[in-house]
Amino acid sequence: MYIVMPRPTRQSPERGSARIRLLESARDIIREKGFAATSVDDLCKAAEVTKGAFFHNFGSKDALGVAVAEFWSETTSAFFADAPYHTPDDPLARVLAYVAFRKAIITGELKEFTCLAGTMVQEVFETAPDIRDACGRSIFGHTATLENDIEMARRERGITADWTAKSLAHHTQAVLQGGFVVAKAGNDPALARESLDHLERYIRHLFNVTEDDAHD
Amino acid sequence: MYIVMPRPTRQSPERGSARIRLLESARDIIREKGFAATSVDDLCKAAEVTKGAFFHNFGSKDALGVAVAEFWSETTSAFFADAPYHTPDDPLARVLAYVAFRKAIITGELKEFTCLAGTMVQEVFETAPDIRDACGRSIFGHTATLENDIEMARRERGITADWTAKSLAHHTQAVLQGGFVVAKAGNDPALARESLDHLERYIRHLFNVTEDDAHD
DNA sequence: ATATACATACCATACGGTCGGTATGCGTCA
DNA sequence: TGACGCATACCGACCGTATGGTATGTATAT
Repeated sequence: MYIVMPRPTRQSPERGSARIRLLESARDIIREKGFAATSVDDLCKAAEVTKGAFFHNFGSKDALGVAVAEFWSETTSAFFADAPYHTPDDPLARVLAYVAFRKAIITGELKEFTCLAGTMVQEVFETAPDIRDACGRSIFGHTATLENDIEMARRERGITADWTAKSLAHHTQAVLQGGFVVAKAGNDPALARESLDHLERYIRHLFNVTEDDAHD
Repeated sequence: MYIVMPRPTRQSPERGSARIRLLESARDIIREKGFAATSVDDLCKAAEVTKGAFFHNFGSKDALGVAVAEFWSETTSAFFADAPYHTPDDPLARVLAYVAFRKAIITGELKEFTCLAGTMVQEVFETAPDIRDACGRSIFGHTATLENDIEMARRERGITADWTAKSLAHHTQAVLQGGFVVAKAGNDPALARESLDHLERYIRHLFNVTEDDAHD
């Protein structure tokens, strides 16, 4: 006697419910405990599936690591694409709105707002190149979207200083990731927000904006 | 037939060679593979001691985690205390020299220059509060030394902006930690140095220093 | 003599992974 | 239209090994 889960259609073979439940569980548990400390049994229990389902959907634990990094990349891409910070016509205003938005979504517990890719890559960068690269694609795919706005702002405002849009986008990501690490060390989310205030001040300086004149 | 290792004297019971060898091995291996993925056997093998020595010196794997964070704190404290960036009389010059020094020591492989405390706290912040707090003490103990120079520079230069020396010291640490994460994700140490260039530019701005006039 | 600093054998459990089996979706062809 | 067959999706028992940890024995320093 089997309890039957909703099945995917042949048209969307990736949409098996077990697969998605496992990815969602992995996203949450790995952010909480890290990748190595998360066992396959942990994931199966949380997703309410069996090991058979796990190894049917993912060939190995490492393969799940890659898949969950890609899952993270896709879901966060959609989340940021839908976010309200894109509305200003002024590209610099969009950049500053991005920073404000990142600050605004730092709420609740650490495990709820920290970055899966940053957490995973920290432990596996040397031992699991596939996972490392998947985390890299997630992180740098995201910075690339910000880089566009930075570059537009740079041109529009005629900034000719010795920094590139790419390096500032990377720096923004570094401040975010570092803010998470420091917040974890101090067990205080406010530490992450604090660094974003410094980042905002820095960006305003780079574009010679003193007050709120970047608003649309 | 026992192969006898050099023994500690009763006057310095902490100086057992097995203990230090284990701490040094732990420092290196955990930075490479993370805490959870590092087994007690791994450490014993690398330190060339037996499990008996391990559990004699440390009551548990978690206790080693705390001890190695404290070991890290002590050794890095001594390293930075001896570093050449303290020589300028001008406190701001010392702050900028600190950033330059941190950039200069980012050489070789990632596992050689990244931060043990940051790596560990990222995975254990939720599951091992003792280790988390030990990592926090290491990180914030270090930022406190920088905070002194920042505060002196602030007063000496009459800066009255709406940021504190403590928050800037925390931000500096966040940029470092985040630079490490981004460098791991991109598998490229240059990414960490890149963020320190932005940090240097930011600090110069905060103190209204345009060129090299912070030199002593 | 006693405490320290190990060495070694051992243990219960947890781990990632395998394997044979079963239920369901779906194209095919009579 | 419906019986058939195959692919997909999943179940759950099992396996070999690795894991953190323990118990006991022994050499050395004081």
